[in-house]
Amino acid sequence: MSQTTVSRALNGFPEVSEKTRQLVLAAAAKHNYKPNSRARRLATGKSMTIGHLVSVSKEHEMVNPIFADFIAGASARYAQSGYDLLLSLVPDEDEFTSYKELAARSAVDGVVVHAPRADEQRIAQLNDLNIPFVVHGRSSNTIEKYNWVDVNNERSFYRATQLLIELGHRTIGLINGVAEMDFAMRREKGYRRALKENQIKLTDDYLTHSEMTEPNGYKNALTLLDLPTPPTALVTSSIIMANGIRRALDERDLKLGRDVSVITHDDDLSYFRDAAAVLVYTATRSSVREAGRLSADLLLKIIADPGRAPEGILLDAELILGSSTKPPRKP
Amino acid sequence: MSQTTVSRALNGFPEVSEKTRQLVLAAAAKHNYKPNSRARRLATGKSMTIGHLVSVSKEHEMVNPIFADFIAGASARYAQSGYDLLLSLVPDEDEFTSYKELAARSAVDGVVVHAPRADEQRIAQLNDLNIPFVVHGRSSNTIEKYNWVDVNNERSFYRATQLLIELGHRTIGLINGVAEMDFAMRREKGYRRALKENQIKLTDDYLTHSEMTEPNGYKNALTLLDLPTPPTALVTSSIIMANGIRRALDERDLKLGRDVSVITHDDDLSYFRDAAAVLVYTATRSSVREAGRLSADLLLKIIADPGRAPEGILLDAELILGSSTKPPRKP
DNA sequence: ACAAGCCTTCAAAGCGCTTTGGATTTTTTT
DNA sequence: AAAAAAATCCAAAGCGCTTTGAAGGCTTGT
Repeated sequence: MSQTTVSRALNGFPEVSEKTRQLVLAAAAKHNYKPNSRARRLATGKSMTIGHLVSVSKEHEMVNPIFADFIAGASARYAQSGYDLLLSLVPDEDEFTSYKELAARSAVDGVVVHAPRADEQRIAQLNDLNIPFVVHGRSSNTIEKYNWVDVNNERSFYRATQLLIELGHRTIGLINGVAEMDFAMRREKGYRRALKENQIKLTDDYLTHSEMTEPNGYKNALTLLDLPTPPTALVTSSIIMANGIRRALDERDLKLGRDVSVITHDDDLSYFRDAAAVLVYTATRSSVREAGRLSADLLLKIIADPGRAPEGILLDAELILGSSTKPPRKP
Repeated sequence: MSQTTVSRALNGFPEVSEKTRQLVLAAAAKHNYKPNSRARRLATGKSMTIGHLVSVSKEHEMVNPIFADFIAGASARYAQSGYDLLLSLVPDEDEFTSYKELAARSAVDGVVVHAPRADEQRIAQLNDLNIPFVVHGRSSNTIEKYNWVDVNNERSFYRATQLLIELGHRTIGLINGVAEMDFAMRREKGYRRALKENQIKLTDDYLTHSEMTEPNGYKNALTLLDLPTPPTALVTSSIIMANGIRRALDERDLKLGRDVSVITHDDDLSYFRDAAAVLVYTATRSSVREAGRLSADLLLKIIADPGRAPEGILLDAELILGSSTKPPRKP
């Protein structure tokens, strides 16, 4: 049987009879034959690979823990369509070089941009390189159109803050992610808007920015609790920081909920999944795994149809009530 | 200038004069030329890709959070040698199929095996497939030789338990990972050995196995604390569980260290890095990122020299003292 | 039974590199 | 200055597929 026939049978072309196709498939299965990826990719001119470049902050060697779950979601989608996932953790200063290199050696058919800053260079760069991409998040100061999947950060933090205010809190702290990050900026915006609408004036002392680690949650919580007028409630950007906050409260003999209310953003990480009957944390929840799935899906669509107009997918985080929010304690 | 010369200049062959090489390199840099990966891989017969197959437990969709840091370490090493990292999160029941498929289409030059069980099928399977691999961890019930990088789990949990006993604890619980996992088994062994050597008899009620999530740490700690004779100390396999344990203690109005001592294994995850002057947790610490680096290094060596005898690299976790361990409270 | 037409199969070219073996140029030796 | 040796360069083959264009086999209509 000729190479052509086999190739056609395997790739589902109509020029081959059903009988022959079955024969070929049976033989392939029997010998565990799969077309060699390398040869196939050269012949088709496609890489069948999506690149995920995750930047690692050089100084702290910090890997954003949400990326594991995000990629789990994306990976599932790629597998469906026969794409491989190329992962590269690059020191943040090498980001652009890495993208350029991937493009030059044409190693990927598209990439996902993680953790965009409010001022994000990569979007313009990728547009220049003419390589399909989806941003997980958005970039406020970018005018060009691009594809993205993001949570409604501003709104959910507005609602979270609003909820605390409705409970009676007037001194509310925000323990946020790194200031340059777009999501952190938007969340701060939502927080400020809620305060403003309720005529609550707070100095920037009630606001911290840092990488979202447990120790930082702890440290920043302590800083806020040590203010002359300590906050009675905290909003935070990550459940991992929330854990640090809880530790700080514990150390101060303060009880979560009773003494200090906390609302956290909850990415629904698989190893922190809050599935108790009564949730531990009141939270703005949005599954980052789902975001991964959607990003992958969008990217594959773009690759299949390059003419497609850029699209943004906005996910709304749900505000779910747990036991970490209560009216402030009467003094 | 001929294709041959360019190729040789770029790949550092000696048949080309230094002058020509510089010329070629300059031109390549100028036009941002990089040999097309696809073509190069077909021509050389190498994939220049390492596969990491991370299994995701179907029921809980759980992604082991340590894998992000492990991969960060490995990725850095691959980048040095021009290898790509192919990541695939596969439902655990599809593990073997996935390996077979990778081998059949010859998509990778080697793989890293994550989270081996005490009874691990994949080792024999990969040996059959004749695909170079390194196991992160070991498999106790496997006789064949293979390459691995592991922490001395038995010894470090022996030491941890020993330390608690020396402090005066006699009722010590173990909050462990999933029972089938090799590391969990070894840790249990170390724990049991320490108890036995000190003539301490405890029922299996003081032992829990589960996926290492924060909620599980919480739940299992409560279970142990509710025993007729609750433990005065706990050993646990993950800092994420330790956080759950802390929450359980908090809920019972018990103070970490003072009321209940805790020793945790600490993978030195970047987002939980305990770098306080006085550590929060007394811990058996071993950087999983370093393990990633070493695994990658070993794998590349195997690929470069297939005749190599299998090697095992055993890392010793350090036992570092924090404030979570104290002598038991006098009743 | 023969031609027309369709379905099925095939041989060969090409994907963009590396690598082989030979040709050409430069350098060294006599 | 000619011959030998060494250093460079080049044309062409090949990596294992997909894809094109042409040939072959089978069915149908007359």
